[in-house]
Formats: sequence, C-alpha cells, structure tokens
Amino acid sequence: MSASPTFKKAIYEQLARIGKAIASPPRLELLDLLCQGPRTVEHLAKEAGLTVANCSQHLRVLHRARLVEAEKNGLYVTYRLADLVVCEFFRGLRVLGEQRLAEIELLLRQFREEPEMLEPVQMKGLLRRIRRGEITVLDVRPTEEYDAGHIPGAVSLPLKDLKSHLSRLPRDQEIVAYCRGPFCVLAKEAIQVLRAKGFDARRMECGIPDWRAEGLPLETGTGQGYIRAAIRRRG
Amino acid sequence: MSASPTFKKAIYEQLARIGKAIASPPRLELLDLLCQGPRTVEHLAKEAGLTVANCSQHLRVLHRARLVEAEKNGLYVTYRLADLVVCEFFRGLRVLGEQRLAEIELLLRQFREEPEMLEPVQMKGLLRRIRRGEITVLDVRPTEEYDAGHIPGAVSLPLKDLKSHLSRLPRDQEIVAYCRGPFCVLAKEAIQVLRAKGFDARRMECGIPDWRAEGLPLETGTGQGYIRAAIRRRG
DNA sequence: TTAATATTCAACTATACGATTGAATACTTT
DNA sequence: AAAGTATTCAATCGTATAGTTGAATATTAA
Repeated sequence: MSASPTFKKAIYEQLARIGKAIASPPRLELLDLLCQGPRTVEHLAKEAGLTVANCSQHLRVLHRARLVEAEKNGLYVTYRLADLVVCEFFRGLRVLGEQRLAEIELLLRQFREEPEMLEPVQMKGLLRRIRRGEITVLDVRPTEEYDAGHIPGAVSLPLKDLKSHLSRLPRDQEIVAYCRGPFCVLAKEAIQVLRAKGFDARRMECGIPDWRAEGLPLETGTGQGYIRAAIRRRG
Repeated sequence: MSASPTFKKAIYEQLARIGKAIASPPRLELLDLLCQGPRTVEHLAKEAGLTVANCSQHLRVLHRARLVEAEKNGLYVTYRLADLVVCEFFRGLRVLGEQRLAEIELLLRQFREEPEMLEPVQMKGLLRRIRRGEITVLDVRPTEEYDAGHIPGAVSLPLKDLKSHLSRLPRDQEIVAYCRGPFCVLAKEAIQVLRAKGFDARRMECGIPDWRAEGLPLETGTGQGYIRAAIRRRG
C-alpha cells in the first residue's frame, strides 16, 4: 500500500550515479580542471598526469553521470562541464571537505604556512583596486583557462611564460597572482619566482569558481588582457 | 621541481572519501533521513528498509567520511549530521540530480502528475498565511523529525496518526501538508486521505532543508505544535 | 548475576571498479 | 587512397565494496 518503494529506490540510485562519478581522485581532478573551462582529452590527461586512455575512460564516467559534455571538433574532442551547477556543486564538495576533513585542513594549513602563501589577498575590494590601477593582477593559468573566464582587468601570464616576461611587469606597484583555487600551486610558484626577482607579489587564494560564487563579474575571451597588450597600455 | 604532486593527490584522495560515502543508494537515503534530524540506528534501519547490521555499517562509512556523528545514549546510538553544511551539500546533490539526470526529472514529473501533487503550494508567502491564520499547515513526518525542526506554526500530525485525528482538522480552511521534501511520499499520502474525506488539502513540495536554504525561520521542540494542543487553540 | 536488547565486528562471497595494454575508430592531411 | 593523429573500445587482472550471517560487545532490567 505505502507508495512505491521503487520510486524512492530509483531516485537514490540515480543520485548515487553522481556520487560514484565523484568517488575517484582522478575524476575529481578532471572536474576541477573542467571548472576552469573546456579542454581536450589530451590536455586534461597531461594536466592530471593520466594516460590518455585512462583519462578518456574517466571522462566517459563523468559523461554518463551527465556532469560533463563532449563535443568533437575535427580531430579533438573537447569536454566541458554540462552546466554551471556542476561547478557550484564541485565547489560545495570542496568547501565541505575543507570544513569537515581534518586531513584536508592540515594539508591546507601547511600549504598556507609556506612563505609565498602568507598574507593572501582577499577577493573583497580587489576589483576596486584593479579599476583604480593600484595593482596588477596576474592570471597565471594556461591561456585557454584565462579565455574561458577571468577576473576583469586581470592580465594573462601563464606560469610557464612568467620568467621570460618579467621585464614587462611593474616594479612600482603590488602584483597579485591567482590561479585555479586554493588547491592549485601555480600562483604559489609564480609568487616564488616574482619575489626572487624583487617584485612585490602576493597570492589571491580564490579561483574563478569562488569568484563567481561571490556573484562577482567575469570577463571572457582574450580582450586586452594578454601580457603584451597590457604592457602596451602601461607603456 | 614543480610543486609536490603528492599534495594535489592527497587533496583529491580526501575529497574522494566524501564521494565514496555518497556513492551508495542506501547511504544517500540515510543521509536524507538524517537531514531531517538525529535518529537511532534502529530507526534509520527500519525507515530505510535495511537490516540493522547493514545500516550500522553504512553509518560507519558516513562517519569515516565525517559526514555524520554518533553519540551513545544508554542502549541506543544516535546518529546526526556532523554539520549543517552536510545538509546543504546533500541538497546541492539533490538539486544537481534533479537538474541534470533525465531519469530523476522523469520520475519527478510522473510523481507531480498524480492528482494529489497538482497545484503544489509554494514556500513563498506560506509563513504570512500561517500567521494570519488563513491556513492549517500539517507536518506529517514522525514527531522526532518535527521536534528537530519544523515550519513555525505548523502542526505535527504524523501520517500514521492522521486517520485517527481527522475530526480535529478544520473543514473551513485550506490544509497544507509537507514532509521531508520533493522525493518523500508522506505528504502525498496525507493529501490522498484528506481529500477522500472531503478536506481542502494541498501539498507543499519542499522540506525543511529547502526551507532552511531559503533562509526562512525554523521552530524546534514540541512547542504548541502538536495536533491536540493545536486543536485546543482552535477550539 | 543473569537475561535481554542495541549495536558493532568479523568472515565470507559476489560483484564492481581502476588502471594497463593493445587494437579499433574517426577524422585530417598529404 | 594512405599515413598520421586523437580518441575510444575491449580484455585483463588485482583490489575494493556491498550485503549476509552469526558472534561479540556494551548497556539496562530483573
């Protein structure tokens, strides 16, 4: 009599599909990367340190859980998040982990104690300081991720290109570097390089998903944000 | 050289602990139940249709992922969510599933097409109508869940007690019943009984987690909310 | 102390999943 | 058409997990 136990069962089975999809470390890393923007299988595999075949399989699992979508463009397959809510959900998972798992808290605490991480810059007020031209904000992620969405006024300077473009950075104002988020080491390494060369550089911990979650505006595309253009402006 | 791949690996491994915890249908059901309030192992097992041993093991997994906490009171062990963020996270999962999984959408659409589910009541404005005394809101969940948190002014009348208390319900105003949330059938069955007896009854789809997510106020404890007291007031 | 009850533990089996490998497919370029 | 590249598929093996059963533990009641 009491209404279909199969209904409830079916619902939880479906939800468990999502749970299973995020029950594997490499898949979480892939999701985290895809939160930064669409990428090809090859790139994701390289970034996550997986074989292409393995990466492809994990992406397939994410696809079956309808968390990501694939689109074939010529020879390459580009994966992207199926929906912005997936990014929000992933962020929710991250926040839950940071808050509940002592192991993550410990790792983060150690990470934050490293010299480059001290006195991080907050999201709040950053936009105003950018608009006033008081600071230079560097997006040190790969350009594809910058193009997919970045902080308005930030300049794209991928970590791997940093050393060869140091001369173009201002020495008379603070430089703020950000990357994928609190777990990402790109900005940390950028700060390390910059400080070694005498720049006044600090890290902002948050990434684009956090920025978006705060309801702050984003800019997409190349815009004027590449380092060459930015330097031309600064002339 | 490039900063510890073990750091990133460790982080995703930790997050996957949470993923693994929610990768099983019965565990999701247990979490959903615990979002309604603390319960004993025995009760959870009964409600979720599990053997006690099996239930206990699943709770242990949730505990290891630090999503729930256990407290022994005399002979009984009471489990509760470790933190409100767990409830929020579970709700995020639910919303993601509703939005992304066609299978869930289909199940919900069918569910909503049943006669008792048509024209559901919205959260918005409900509180005002309660305060004005325009409607009677019934919380048809078990009393323990009602006590753990309910809509202010709602009256506790568990589904299993509904039939024996029909005479105490008003026939001159609308009755709104709610239960655990969109996947729960308690309110649906309550509406079915009420309408069969000629009451003007409708369902509110949302549960307490949704109500809380809207930032709306909650009431805890028994208060004046039990059906006997409520009827006395209405006398 | 003994009996009863709630919960957990330990052992077991069937099943599912992860990563690897090598082959197959699909598309582009020559 | 043929060669080259990106991606996926299929088969494999070792490991992990789910649920069952029966015993062990801890607390209360008699």
